[in-house]
Amino acid sequence: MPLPNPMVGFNLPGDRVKPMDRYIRLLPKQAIGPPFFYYENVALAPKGVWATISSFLYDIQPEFIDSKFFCAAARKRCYIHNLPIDSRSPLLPFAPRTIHDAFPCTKQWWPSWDIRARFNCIQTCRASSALIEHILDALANSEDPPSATVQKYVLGQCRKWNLVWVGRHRVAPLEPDEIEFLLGFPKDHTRGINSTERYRSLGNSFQVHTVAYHFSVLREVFPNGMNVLSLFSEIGGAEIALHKLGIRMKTMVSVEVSKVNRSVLKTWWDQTQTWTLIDIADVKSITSDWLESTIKEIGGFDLVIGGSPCNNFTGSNRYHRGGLEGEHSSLFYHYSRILDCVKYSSQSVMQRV
DNA sequence: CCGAGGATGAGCGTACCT
DNA sequence: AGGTACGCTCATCCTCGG
Repeated sequence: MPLPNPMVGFNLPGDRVKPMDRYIRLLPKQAIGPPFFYYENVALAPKGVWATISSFLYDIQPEFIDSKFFCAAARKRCYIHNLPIDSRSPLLPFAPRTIHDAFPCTKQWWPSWDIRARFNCIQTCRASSALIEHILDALANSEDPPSATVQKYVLGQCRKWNLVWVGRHRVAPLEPDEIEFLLGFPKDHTRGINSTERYRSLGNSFQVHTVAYHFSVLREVFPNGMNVLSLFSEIGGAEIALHKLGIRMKTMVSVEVSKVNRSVLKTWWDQTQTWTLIDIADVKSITSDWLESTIKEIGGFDLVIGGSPCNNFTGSNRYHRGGLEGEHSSLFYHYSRILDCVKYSSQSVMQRV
């Protein structure tokens, strides 16, 4: 499956298309909802992974898109979904698209030889203080501007760890609240959990503006709100995207293993939402019986969201890059199973009506 | 003081892209 | 040829209850 370059997805905000030329994609018949669904994972998975995932999701053409078109950090992801794509609208206001716009205070310290305009992908680990000190030493012991060798070393580390300039000859890792900002989360969304967990949860999450752009078409389909099944919810990137779009979530069933992440989502939910949040820990515990009875009770799910674990896909994993059969990434099959189940139940409900 | 359990930090290759 | 990647492991440090 070839990766598009540039990785712009089916379309971007501001693409000028004449109504006649609008890209109306043809979905395979069996892919058409209800329910709508939205699956996400890293774009640069091992070869063959996306072809397989697509084959489990009704052979829909995947949408590869880099969030650098929506914020100041790269985030190459692939989305397989059955949402309409011809009347998308971006979340406003736009997020800053360059480092300087996102963090203007760093401009005064930014050396001209650090040519980065955007951050690389936000990951789950942060640079250690020892590395920061080492960079500080390297800069302090060199001329101004530093030699080409020092520049290359420092710039390399800045790229690798997404460092910013916070003083004369001084770099620092992004703070958790700065990452929240880049990814489109409310300020202090993850506050209250320990720092390592904050970095991990944020590094694993959606970029809100990107997801919101895709979800924007749902606003007019469900003016009275929707019932959502959110698998692998993490800290609620998708939920926040829907909320920012002004889409009401009636029943939200959120499935997330991490207790810490569930608490973050619950806290946000209680502060912003009025309807029901049902939180469940394990996707494996979701049975077809439970789904059927829940669907009867609430009248069906309108949207099934899921970004299943990527850790056996990503190149950052030096130990267990086992692809779809990896211990965690194989949970994708539960997304597929649950989606099939929701789809089947929805259709049988419709037939009875 | 002592030990268990959580938090932190340093070091760790490769596949696949341009 | 160069650059990037929603990470993992293990040793060590820290914290807290007893």
